Amino acid sequence: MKILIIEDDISIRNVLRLSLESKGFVVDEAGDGDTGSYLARTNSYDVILLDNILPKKLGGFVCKEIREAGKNTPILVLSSKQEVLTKVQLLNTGVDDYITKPFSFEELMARMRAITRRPNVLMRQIYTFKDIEINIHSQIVKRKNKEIYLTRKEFSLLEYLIKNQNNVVSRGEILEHVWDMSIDPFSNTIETHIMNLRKKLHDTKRLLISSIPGRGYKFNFKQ
Amino acid sequence: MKILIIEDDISIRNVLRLSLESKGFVVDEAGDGDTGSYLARTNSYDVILLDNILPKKLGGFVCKEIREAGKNTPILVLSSKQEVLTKVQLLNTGVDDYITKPFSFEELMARMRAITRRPNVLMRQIYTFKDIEINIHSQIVKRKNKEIYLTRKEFSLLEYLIKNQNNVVSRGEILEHVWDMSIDPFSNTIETHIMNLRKKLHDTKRLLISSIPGRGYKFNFKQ
DNA sequence: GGGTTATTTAAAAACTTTTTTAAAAAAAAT
DNA sequence: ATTTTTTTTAAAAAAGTTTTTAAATAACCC
Repeated sequence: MKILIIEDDISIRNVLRLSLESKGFVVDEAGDGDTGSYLARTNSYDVILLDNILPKKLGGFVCKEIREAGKNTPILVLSSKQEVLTKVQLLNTGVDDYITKPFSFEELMARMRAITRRPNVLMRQIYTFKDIEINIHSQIVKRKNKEIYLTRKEFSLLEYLIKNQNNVVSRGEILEHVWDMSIDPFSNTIETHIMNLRKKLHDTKRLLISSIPGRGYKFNFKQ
Repeated sequence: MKILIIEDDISIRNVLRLSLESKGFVVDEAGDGDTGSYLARTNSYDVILLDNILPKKLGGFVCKEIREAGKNTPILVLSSKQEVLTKVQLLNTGVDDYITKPFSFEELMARMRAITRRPNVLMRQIYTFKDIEINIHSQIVKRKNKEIYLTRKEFSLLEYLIKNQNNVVSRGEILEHVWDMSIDPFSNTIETHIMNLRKKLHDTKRLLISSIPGRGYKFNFKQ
């Protein structure tokens, strides 16, 4: 899951990034409305956290631009207490929900969970394949009921593969969703992580993660 | 499906080629407007991706040349943020759509899908012939409901034959559509691939792919 | 903050699969 | 019957993937 934070206060941004990354999210940041709007329109995020008072462009306007570009990424507005935002105003700009600052991290997670829980998306939280169990929410992977420790990148990668189960995902798509924008597109870090994942999941025969030469990788999930 | 990329930045070209090829496209490249215009006028592409700021010839002019040569290949312009391109300006040069750099691969694919989705072209995505099922989009071929693995070249070749079903396609036409411009025109690689395809599809009697001596091959699709 | 440990990325070598080439055998055309 | 074209097989070359190792970066702990 990849999040974009559009927020001018660097310390809020840092706190958010830290907390979100510890929950296994991949985070991109923008310090002003222009950059934020631009990143939102040119990347695929799962959620956008949008401060309402921003330099260069106001949150409401950023939101409008994103929607006009045809992106329907869920947007959660972070508004300060003083601003009186009516639900009507919000709905008009295409925002999905808002949360008043200051808020607890648990509160934020709950709101994020709520706006990403859409009927069309398969949001299963626990997958079992043979003796392997993967819990997306708690980020715990078990094999023969024994916990397997995965690093953040390993988990993000596995999560992305699972969300596209039985479909081939190309290296480009993986990079766009699991890595942030600073990654070199010709790096072989994906391969290294795939290999570590297969090792940790004891997937020597590639039954779980198979390579499709020239196309990418595929997570095989049957029942 | 064959794509021409006209773009001077070699790293953008490389990234695009990589991503497109992993989705089963055949890619030709040009680093300047002159070469690009020439290739576009002398070959058959399904889509042309055209950078607007180019050495030797500007994108708009390249586009005009292609249209004047009688080619109506869909053209998607890759423009940078700074350039203020009005839709009117674009329409006047014969461009089909434009996308602002940088863009996500999903975005590009969506635009490409949009401009190639023309009513006259039979754009069926799933074909079934007896016990064989071919899904163009997911690039999966099944026989008796069991997946048959085809390599990229095998799939491209099959796709081209299917798109010209019940018509004879010559070796030259196949080379032009399924191979990129670096292929040796006297190579017999087509024959090898046809043979591998027939083997994988269990087409021993050539009911599916028949040879028309002196003319080429024909994919027989009834019902 | 500095040192330690863990994670991620990069580079290169080993290995696998795909694609192309070449050449002989079989089939079709003149 | 001979020439041309197509099919088949095998092997070389190219492309792509895996694995190992090392370096860089980030996270952790005192």
